[in-house]
Amino acid sequence: MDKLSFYEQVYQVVRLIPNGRVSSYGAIAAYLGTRGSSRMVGYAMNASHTAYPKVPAQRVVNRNGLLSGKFHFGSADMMQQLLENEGIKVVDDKVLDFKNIFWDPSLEL
DNA sequence: GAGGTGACTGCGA
DNA sequence: CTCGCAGCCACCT
Repeated sequence: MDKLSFYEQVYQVVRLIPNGRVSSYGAIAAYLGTRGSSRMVGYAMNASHTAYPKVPAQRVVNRNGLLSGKFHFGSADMMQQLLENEGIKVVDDKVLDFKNIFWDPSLEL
């Protein structure tokens, strides 16, 4: 915890997301205790490309289920393709049945 | 050491 | 229903 940087904490939680499920920045932020700082989670994801093993950031979307960070995957369609590959239906950059496949760390963990 | 940035969220009009 | 504003905290330069 203290030894691990905030980024690493986020990475670990994101990597714990089950296949076919998605989570939100606010949920992860709340789990880490920084509920009011959901931005930090998104910021951590921004640096996720520097983390290894690579983090399934595609499973992390905003509270609306919108692929807010799709543009950071290199290609705007990359994130959607990855999600569909996991069995998640994505339309108009939004996750279908988002609340149904939503995975809350503070709830599941 | 200080300042700026950002893959968000919630509330108000 | 849709649009806009302010708060938040760790990392980078």
